[in-house]
Amino acid sequence: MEHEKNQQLQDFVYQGKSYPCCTSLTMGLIGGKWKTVILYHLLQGPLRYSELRQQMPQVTERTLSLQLKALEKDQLIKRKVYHQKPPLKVSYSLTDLGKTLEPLILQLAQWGELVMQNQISMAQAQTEK
Amino acid sequence: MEHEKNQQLQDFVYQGKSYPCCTSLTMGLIGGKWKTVILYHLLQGPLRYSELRQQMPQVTERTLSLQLKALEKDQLIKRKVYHQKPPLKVSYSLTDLGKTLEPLILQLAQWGELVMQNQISMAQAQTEK
DNA sequence: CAGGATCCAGGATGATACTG
DNA sequence: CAGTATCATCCTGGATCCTG
Repeated sequence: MEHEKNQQLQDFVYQGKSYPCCTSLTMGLIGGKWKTVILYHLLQGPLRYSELRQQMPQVTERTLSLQLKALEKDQLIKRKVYHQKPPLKVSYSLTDLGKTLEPLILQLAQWGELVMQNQISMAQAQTEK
Repeated sequence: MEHEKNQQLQDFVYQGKSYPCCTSLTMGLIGGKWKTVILYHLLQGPLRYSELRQQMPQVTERTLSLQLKALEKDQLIKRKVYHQKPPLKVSYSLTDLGKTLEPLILQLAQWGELVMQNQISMAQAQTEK
């Protein structure tokens, strides 16, 4: 007799979390409402906290802060503090691992644009099988 | 070719929802814990409700049902009912739009596998600046 | 077989005020 | 400037039972 029947499937584990599928693992790291947006902006290069806020005015300070910490913990971005006299300066940039996400992020962006462009024409061309 | 630094805070709207970035739009459609897993399995071909459950034993009936409806509403999958005498048969498959997600889903899967493979070697090679 | 109906816990996100 | 602390809310997803 086996004890637990639900955990015997192949789980993908990373950073202490387990995922039911390799796509879930990826989504666990870049999923959520803001992470891909942050990564998308960081593709251009390092940005400061305030610069990120300017580019994403809808996000709150708290949420941005939390998402940045999560991304940093997962080693997708790195946080650099410039120890000059105040005002404080902190910049965020992609890690090497984070840079490997570039094609993925770009494809996410492209697909979003594709859907935007096609949603009207698709309504007309509506092919049903 | 330079693009505007001052990107307007234009929202991306699809299916009545608005997103702050084109990547958000994509994530809004395939984000969450289960949608990419469902799509990943449907890449092989149509599957019945019970077959999906077998391939994703960790998901509950309710959640699978909700996610399938969301994907259907966003026109990424289609639901086909076979009107035979009971037992009822329903199959889910990708729409044409859903099929355009194939490269993206595969890339999500590949990146997840990459991270799994590299997480040990990265712990050693840990380059810090 | 393929879900719908409920109830519910926890996480994700937001608003606002405050700090080193 | 770059966050934290606190409180409130919303939403996702889980457990369980029920039905056409």
